Amino acid sequence: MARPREFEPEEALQKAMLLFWSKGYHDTSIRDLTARTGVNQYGLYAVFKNKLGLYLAALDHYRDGVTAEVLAKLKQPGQAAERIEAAYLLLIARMQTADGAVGCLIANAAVEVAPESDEAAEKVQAHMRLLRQAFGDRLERAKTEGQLSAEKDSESLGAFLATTAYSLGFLLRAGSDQATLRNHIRTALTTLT
Amino acid sequence: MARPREFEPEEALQKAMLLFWSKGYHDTSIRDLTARTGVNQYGLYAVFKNKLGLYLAALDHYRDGVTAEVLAKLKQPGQAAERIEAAYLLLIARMQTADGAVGCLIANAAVEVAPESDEAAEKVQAHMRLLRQAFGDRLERAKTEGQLSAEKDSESLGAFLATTAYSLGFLLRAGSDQATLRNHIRTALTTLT
DNA sequence: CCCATTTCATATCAATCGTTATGAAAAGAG
DNA sequence: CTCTTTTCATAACGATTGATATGAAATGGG
Repeated sequence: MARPREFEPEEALQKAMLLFWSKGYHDTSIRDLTARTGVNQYGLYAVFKNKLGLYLAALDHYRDGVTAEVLAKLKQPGQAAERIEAAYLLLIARMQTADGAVGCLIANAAVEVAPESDEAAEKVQAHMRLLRQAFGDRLERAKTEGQLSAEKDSESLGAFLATTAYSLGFLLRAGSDQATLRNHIRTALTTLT
Repeated sequence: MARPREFEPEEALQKAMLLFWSKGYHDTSIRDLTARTGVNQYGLYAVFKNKLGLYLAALDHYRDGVTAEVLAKLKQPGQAAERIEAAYLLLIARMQTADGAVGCLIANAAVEVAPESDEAAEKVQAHMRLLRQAFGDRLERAKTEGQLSAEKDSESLGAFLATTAYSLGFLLRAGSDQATLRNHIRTALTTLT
């Protein structure tokens, strides 16, 4: 009983996320977003309310896509250290898009947007909790499987490994080469032994 | 033989740096900068050429101030691990200004500005080299003083410790508490043993 | 087939952006 | 004192920003 929408919100969100991911929040304009998504301004505002709303939705979309995939890799069976390394390597692959070495969208948001938006800050905090929990759980499991010393504090080590994930995003966006990234992963993993 | 300047470029640069540090590059306008520095637009443009020029000068000023002080602390005599920790703690103190937990200006620049400015990217890279070298040198010295196993790769460990400094900046800007920062330092230092 | 409703494609809005131009003010040189 | 030069304090510039308004186009219900 009304004109149908000509775009898929999920597709538009994916494309918008890629643009925010690459250029950041402030340097991405609404017109940039309409050009990239192919969606007119009316459509974007109708679905996502405003620019910040679209950005916040992109943060959620990142968590549900990239982060979920990486954490799934983390949870696969096997040696904990190997799975953690595999998760890091997958993350590195995902942080290089068609737009270049864009890093971690959440880490970028923490630097650029969180200080001025409580909602963005909360999403960053939630993402950090998610990663801390996931790495911490993985280490707890490693303990029960006899892969990690019972004397290790899996919570604090989990927090360290979570931060390491964001560090990889920073290194990548800062233009580091693969050898530097590999070295950082290797060194970080020595904290488990 | 002409009207004298009514402001001190160094003072203005310091104030401008603090504002860029807190709000980032894009969200800081020329008018914000004139208000904060007390310098009229003509003066800023005359000395720093344009907004990007002022920002790049702020990056240098950060290196010559904050970074130099932290690396001086790193080079003080004593146990390497203790000096590194002291340097990290000093860095954390410096990354909390009157404007809040602003993190590391260079890390912020890497995320927000480096992808769109070759000059900013080069300054970020140079800063990363500076930190890598400083930590690497400190570890080499620790080896000669018998504080670090000769089997350790001080270059790769130095790179890791340098990245850890930027990680602290990220954690701080992302709103982490002091306990999280201390934990990250403590865990990172276990890579030396 | 027509009407109510929603989206589409633009046009437009005031505000702000980085940058530059303008004229008064302030200094030393002659 | 006058002239030249540079800075100061603003005004102004065109461009772009996020957001909204406008009318045509497209659907399903009656």
